[in-house]
Amino acid sequence: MPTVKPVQRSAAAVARASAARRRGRPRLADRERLLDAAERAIRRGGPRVSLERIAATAGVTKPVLFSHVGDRRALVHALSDRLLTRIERAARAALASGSEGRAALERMVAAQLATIAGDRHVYAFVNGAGAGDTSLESTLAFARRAAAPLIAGIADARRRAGADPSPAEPWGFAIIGVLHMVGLWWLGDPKRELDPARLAAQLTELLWSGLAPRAESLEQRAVTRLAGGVAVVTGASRGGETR
Amino acid sequence: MPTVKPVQRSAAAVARASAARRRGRPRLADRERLLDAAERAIRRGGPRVSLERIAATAGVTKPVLFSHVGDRRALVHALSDRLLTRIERAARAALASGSEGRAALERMVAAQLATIAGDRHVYAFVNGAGAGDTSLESTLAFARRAAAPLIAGIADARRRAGADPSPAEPWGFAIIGVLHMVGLWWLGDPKRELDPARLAAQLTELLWSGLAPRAESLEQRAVTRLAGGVAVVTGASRGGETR
DNA sequence: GAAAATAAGCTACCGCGGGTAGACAATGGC
DNA sequence: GCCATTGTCTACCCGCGGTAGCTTATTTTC
Repeated sequence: MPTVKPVQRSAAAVARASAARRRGRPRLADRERLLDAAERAIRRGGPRVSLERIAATAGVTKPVLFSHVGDRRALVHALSDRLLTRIERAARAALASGSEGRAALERMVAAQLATIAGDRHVYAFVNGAGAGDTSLESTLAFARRAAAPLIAGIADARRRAGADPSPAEPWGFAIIGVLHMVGLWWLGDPKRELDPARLAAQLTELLWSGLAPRAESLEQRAVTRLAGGVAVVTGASRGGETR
Repeated sequence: MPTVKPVQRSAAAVARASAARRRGRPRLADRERLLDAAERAIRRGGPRVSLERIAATAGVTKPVLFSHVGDRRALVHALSDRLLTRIERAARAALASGSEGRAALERMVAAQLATIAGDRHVYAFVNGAGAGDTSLESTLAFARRAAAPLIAGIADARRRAGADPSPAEPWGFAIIGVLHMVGLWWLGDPKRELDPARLAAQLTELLWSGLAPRAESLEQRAVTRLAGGVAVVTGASRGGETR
């Protein structure tokens, strides 16, 4: 029996390919080009395109895709990277025109939502629809990277304000969760073309001011308010059919 | 060669023998029983168990599972239903001891987190890891049903308070998004055994009071605070590796 | 009481997609 | 020009979701 098992080939091949790419014929199989093609294929065919189709869109075959990009996980990771860069760029652009407090938050939220909506299929691909068996892990990995700067910023700000910085981490994930879920819902119903600016304003209101009533004199009203929500929560959860 | 059965028979057949041999009645394979078994299998084998294993755990075979429960989508839907019921029950129990305003929110959040943590695998199964090609749709479907009562409650409360009820829908999804993502993060790192009560308190703080500074005299500090976050956001998004 | 009718279940199979191995072509070195 | 190296393609494997048709056990009817 073949005890000779030259494994590690994939890893080795990948490393070698990237190194020796310019040795043989540089072909159009550049990694960036493959990723471009992958995005095109995903935009065209939805987040569930097969790797074969992605490769075909790039004009190559599956093994080439594998040797240059790697696993499907690796593809998800790479596209995550690009999408995060794009989101970050959009956020930076939205904030370029000077910002303060709440307005800055709103611009950022709007920018992220717009980016998600613009790349909805890529976003879906990166967040698990393309990952198959590891969808939640993909979502979490993406969230980790998206939340990292938020966490750092919040912790820093709280430290400077003399507050306990420990909520920073859950808060960062919470904010990403808001964007994630609302984005999902927003672009889930195609007919619902809610104004992005309006949506951003609403989310900002929640994130900035919370559910609490605005003035402390309204404390009594607050109780009523939450009590209403709670009553419904504890009521029937059997909502309408989604199909 | 005679028709020898190269089997996984031993597992399936034995299980079947114990369960189905006394099927005096064909109704033995009750739907609820199959769903119970599915949950057991998921808890045992993670959210990515195959249908074959689920069926084996139930002591039946795939076609039986199909005929009684239906598609994998249908299975996800059915388990969603059960999990939502459980979450709702936990929330109700947590609120049974009288509640007001912020405290009620905190109890609810804690209850939901606890339920998610307790059924982490089932939660993951229902939220896409088990759905394969339609993971985000599963997540959205679950969120729709989880958010429905929140949305109704918030809209009602806002209407009674004379406020615009239109943010209710995005807010409901936002809250579910917070629970979803933070829950994912929380139980994603097994070693991070952050105190659930503490986590719930932190999330409640965010949801109730928002990111805004507490007193208006701190407005200047607020600017600084968000500016810090923004600076990091617009900085490098290349966080640490997740692997 | 026996045998047909019937209903449930099981084995065996299909299609499809991710991932890989080994043959094949093209390029650079000698 | 020939060989080694390297990148690429064809053909395949495997596992899983989903289904078809035979088998078996229960029920019904004379």
